Amino acid sequence: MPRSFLVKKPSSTRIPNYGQLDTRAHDVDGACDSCGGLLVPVLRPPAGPPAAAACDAARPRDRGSLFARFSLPLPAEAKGSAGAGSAGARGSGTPLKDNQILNLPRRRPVAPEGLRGGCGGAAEALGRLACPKPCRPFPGPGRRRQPPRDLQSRRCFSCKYCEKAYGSLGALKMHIRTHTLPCVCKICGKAFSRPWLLQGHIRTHTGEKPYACPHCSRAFADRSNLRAHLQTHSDVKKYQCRACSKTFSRMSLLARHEDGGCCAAS
DNA sequence: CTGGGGAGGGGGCCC
DNA sequence: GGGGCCCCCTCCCCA
Repeated sequence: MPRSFLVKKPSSTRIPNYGQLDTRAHDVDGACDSCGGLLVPVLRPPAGPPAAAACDAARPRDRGSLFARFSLPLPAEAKGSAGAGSAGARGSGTPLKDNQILNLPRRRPVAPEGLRGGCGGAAEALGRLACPKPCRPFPGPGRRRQPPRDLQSRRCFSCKYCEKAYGSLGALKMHIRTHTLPCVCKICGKAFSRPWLLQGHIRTHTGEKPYACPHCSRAFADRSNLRAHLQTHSDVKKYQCRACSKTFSRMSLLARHEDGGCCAAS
C-alpha cells in the first residue's frame, strides 16, 4: 500500500539529476549529519556483529494492507462523515488522539489515512541498487486517492531505486532517504532514513521512555506504542468485528480474529 | 488463541 | 529545501 497519494504512474516521468539528489550515506563510523552528536556509545555494543543487526532490520515485515483485506473504511472517510474521530464506521469508541493523550494542542490537520504505510521492508540497508522494498499494493479501487489535478498536469520526479514518482523534488529526496538510509546508529550499525527514527532506535539502547501512560505507571519509548497501550485502558476498543461486534485495540488483532474464524461469521 | 509491548516504517505538515 | 515532528500503520514476539 503505497502511502503517498503523490505517487504517479511511470508515464510522463522525468528523471532528475541524481547526482544532485543523492543524500549522504554515512558509514557506521560516521554519524548522520542531521543527528550530530546523538550517537553516544553509552552502552556496549550487542554481542552480535553489526551486520547481524542490519540483516535483522532487513526482515520484510509487510504482509499486505489490512485495510485492503477487510475493506475497512478509511479513518479519514469516517472522520469526514461522522466527525467523530478515527474510530470510523467500525469502531464505536472514541479513540484518543495523540494530542488528547498527551494534552498537546493539535498542530495541524490529520493527513489522509489508509494511504499510509509505505513500501515496507525497511532496511535492506545494504542493498542499494535495486529497490529492496516489497511495495504494498493500493488498497483497491475507490480507495485510491487521486493526485491533485494540478499535480497530474505537472512534471514528476521518479525514484531511481524503485518505481515511485513524486510531484516535487523535495518529496522525492525524502523518499530516496528510505533507500539510502543515511542515519546510522553508532552502537549497532543499524541504518535509518530519518534522524528521528534513529533517535527512537537509540532509546532502545539507552532505555529512555519519555512517554508515560496517564492511567498506569507504564512508560514507553515510542509515542505510537503509548497510543496503542492507551487502547488497552478503554472498555470499547477501536476496531470492531462486523460479525460479532467484538472490539479490539488493534487492527492486527481484529485481523487475527477474523482470520481465525470469527464465531459469529461462521 | 488472544492481548499487548517493542520496534520500525512512511508521507505530510510546519517552521 | 531541510529538519523535526505528527499521525498512523505493520510486523514480530512473548506472556
